[in-house]
Amino acid sequence: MALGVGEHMLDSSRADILEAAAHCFMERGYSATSIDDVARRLGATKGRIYHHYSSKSDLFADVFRFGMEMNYKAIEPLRHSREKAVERWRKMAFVHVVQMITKRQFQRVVWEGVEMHLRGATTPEQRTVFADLIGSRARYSDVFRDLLAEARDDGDMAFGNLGITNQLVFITLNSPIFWYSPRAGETEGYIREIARQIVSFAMHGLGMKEGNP
Amino acid sequence: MALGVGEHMLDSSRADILEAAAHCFMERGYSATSIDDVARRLGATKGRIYHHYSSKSDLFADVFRFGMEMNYKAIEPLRHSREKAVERWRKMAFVHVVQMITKRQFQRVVWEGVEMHLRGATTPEQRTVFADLIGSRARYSDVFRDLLAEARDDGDMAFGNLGITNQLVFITLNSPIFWYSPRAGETEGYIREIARQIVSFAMHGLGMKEGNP
DNA sequence: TTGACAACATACCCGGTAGTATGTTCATCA
DNA sequence: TGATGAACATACTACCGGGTATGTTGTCAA
Repeated sequence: MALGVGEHMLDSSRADILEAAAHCFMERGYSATSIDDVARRLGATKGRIYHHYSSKSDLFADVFRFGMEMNYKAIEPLRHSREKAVERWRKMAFVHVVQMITKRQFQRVVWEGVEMHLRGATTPEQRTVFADLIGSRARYSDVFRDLLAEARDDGDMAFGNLGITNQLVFITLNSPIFWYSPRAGETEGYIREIARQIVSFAMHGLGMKEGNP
Repeated sequence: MALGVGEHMLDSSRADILEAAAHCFMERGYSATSIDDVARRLGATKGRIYHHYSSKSDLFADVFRFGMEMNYKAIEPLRHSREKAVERWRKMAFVHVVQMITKRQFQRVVWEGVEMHLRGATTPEQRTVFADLIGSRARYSDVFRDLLAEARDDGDMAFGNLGITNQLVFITLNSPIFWYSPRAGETEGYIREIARQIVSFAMHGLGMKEGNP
């Protein structure tokens, strides 16, 4: 009955709660979402949620954590490839965008979590819990940033300020969480085609030398 | 005592409320911001706000409207220039980005307003009020999109799907509302330099033929 | 078979917040 | 000058939503 996910176990009931919570948070945002909303979507009551989570922010944090776990897993096989930096970046960016589209609920929560932290809209207790998650997210971002730097050193990219550029690129890659709306009968190929266009836009913005094969 | 702004008059008391509301909404988001928060920032009480606005969503809508008014004013002088589309786009994009940085409070509200509409997180009454604003924002976006199409026809740009591309570009140009943080002693030149980098990134993403002079 | 505990549901409390109803003050104009 | 209304402040209500305290049911181990 227990499914291994990452380092901690995640029973199926918790997984259902996470999925429902992610959807609610995506549709209404953190503060506009009530615990009862999440419970209603589950066809359950508050009791179920508070049996697994001690607070609303705790639930939110776990959705955040789960979303980041997905991201790390998605890029992990590509991180230590022996290809050139520019090529590693391209492939990682691609799977990242696919993640943004296919796991939209969780990625929206990650986004809002970062926002909440930037705005300081967290209580002192929350900040310690959030610190780990924000750190995880920052390191994830750094993986991409470091590759950008390496690719520029290789002469495969040309851009101005590294920090600003990474922000621009990351927003571009993340943007589907805002404007993508799932079509009935969308194929995997359709999604990959959109991802390809996004990555292509980003790579041109990064001043790459070569087009898409 | 009345300052003409656009088509309707805006007395200074209302302007102060708008400014305070924009800051609060930027820092905490719509639903996490209480009317008392806005009043507190004004050094006043609810009474003052409810004297001018009939509801919280009404206040929010007016901040939205004011933000869009600023945007239209900023690009107006450039819209009907006789330059080529690519050049008009570049200049309009530049002033747009400067707006995003210098009027960050209001632009965040515009963003959240669009978000709320996309998520359908509005009551039926609100939707009619919002409809105008969303329409205004859509037409604003179309101004840029049409220029992209024209520039592509001119052979000055090269990109894939027009709709997706415009989304990517617009997110890129808007992105400072998320990551820009005002520095003590920031100069106008500093801001313009950042805007230049953003526009440069976007133009490369759009497959332009020529670099920045 | 029973008792102990996990996994919920039910019922309740209470603080915060949108909105309202009612003062209070000051300027303007007949 | 006094009456009227704009521009607020004060005081209050009603409700929603986070959190808790307690009840109920099924399961499993001894």
